[in-house]
Amino acid sequence: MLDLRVIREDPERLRASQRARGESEEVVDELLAADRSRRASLSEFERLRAEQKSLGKEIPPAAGEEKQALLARAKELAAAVKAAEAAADDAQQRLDQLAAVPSNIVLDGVPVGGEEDYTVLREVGEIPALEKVRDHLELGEGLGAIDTERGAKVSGSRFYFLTGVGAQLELGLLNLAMNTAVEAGFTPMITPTLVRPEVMAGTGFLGAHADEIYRLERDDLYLVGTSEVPLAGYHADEILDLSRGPLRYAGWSACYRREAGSHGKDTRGIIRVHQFHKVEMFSYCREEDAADEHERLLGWEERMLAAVELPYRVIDVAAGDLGSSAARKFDCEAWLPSQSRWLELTSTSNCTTFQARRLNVRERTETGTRQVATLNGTLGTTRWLVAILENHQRPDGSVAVPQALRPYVGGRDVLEPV
RNA sequence: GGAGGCGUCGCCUAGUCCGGUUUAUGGCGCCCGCCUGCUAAGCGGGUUGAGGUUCACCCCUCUCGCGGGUUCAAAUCCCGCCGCCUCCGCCA
Repeated sequence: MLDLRVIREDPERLRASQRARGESEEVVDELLAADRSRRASLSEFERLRAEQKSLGKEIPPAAGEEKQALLARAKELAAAVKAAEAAADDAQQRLDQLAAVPSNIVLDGVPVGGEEDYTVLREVGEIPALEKVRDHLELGEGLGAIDTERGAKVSGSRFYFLTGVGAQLELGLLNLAMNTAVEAGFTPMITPTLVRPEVMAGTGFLGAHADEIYRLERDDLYLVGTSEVPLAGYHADEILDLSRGPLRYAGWSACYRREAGSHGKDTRGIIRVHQFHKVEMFSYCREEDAADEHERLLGWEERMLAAVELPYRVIDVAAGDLGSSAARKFDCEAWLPSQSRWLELTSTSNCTTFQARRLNVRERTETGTRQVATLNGTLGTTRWLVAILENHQRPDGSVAVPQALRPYVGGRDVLEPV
């Protein structure tokens, strides 16, 4: 949701943003009209209501015919107030519906265009020179680390078991991510993975990407695709104290995605799956600090990528490829040797005040309260195992273990096929 | 799942039976000022949030867990829901 006052004062900003994303500009004028109509009907209701209240005060002391006359007038007025209130509620509701339509206003500097129009900010690390490349599934099966056949038997396609060193590697990676976050001052959190509709809607995931989300109809709950969702809801309807800096949380959770519309894409292995684990950074900060905080989140992501010794690049995602909540997004993509392409491992979004406005998360300032900014970023996921296995593979099908992960696999520096 | 209790402006709390001088009481905390060698105490004032209107001040409306209803009028009466607590039952 956007700040109507900003739109009222500077509608061109939203128009420009909608153009950059390739979305509708008409909604801006519709919004302005709905806002005007809401304010008009609200004023009318308030005027009548004030009259009703002052008339109501004259009734108790009155008596006889005078009282009867007052009561008759009050009764008429009550009907008018009721009608005016209904009209004002309708106008408010129309405005709320419209206000939920536009995506967040993109920040200056975000590349214009669609999925292919990203800007590469930098490439870090050496792409390994491999003679014979095995993909992560072949390597994982060799090590006794990944079992997708039995995953499919038990739960269907895009499910898997992590077994033996595979399970250890995942736990190790996520622990390393958690430890990295805690050292950086984040509060570690283990979150609910089922959330109420308001929270899911508040994070902006029920718009264009609603198909991606599992819903438990009997209980009216949604399975989260990331702990960003419960962490954004954590402070809903609260007024925060950000005077001592951002509130930073590191969420550990299972994540569920339907992967609707990705049939036939990344069907092999565990690149694109219905369920995985993730450690997610989430930050509540002042709006003016959000851009700097975004850089910091990116910095911690890159620290993790360096710790597991992966070659990667950082891209500034184009406006048309941003989620509805994001005003800017940086992805880190690791090299995927088996496909000679880049694979997204992290994604950090600056949602400015968009989510906070929907979820009603504010901070206290000298003059009152205002919406905070929220940001999120990935510190580790199951998918990272794909890049780790492939980039650290050796000709015999064994896999070297990055130093930072060795404590989690019994101190071994190499995982051998079983 | 069953029974009972509770939900008031940061925290505690009065008001709810019996609707209207309630602009929701008082205390704690916090903020401003006065007083004072300093601090504490004392004294005075302020202190929910949102919206409308306005250059601004003022003013107005909503807000007593949430949503309906009754009424000229609802914190107060009625209905539904949510949350918390206690007990019972069931179950990892």
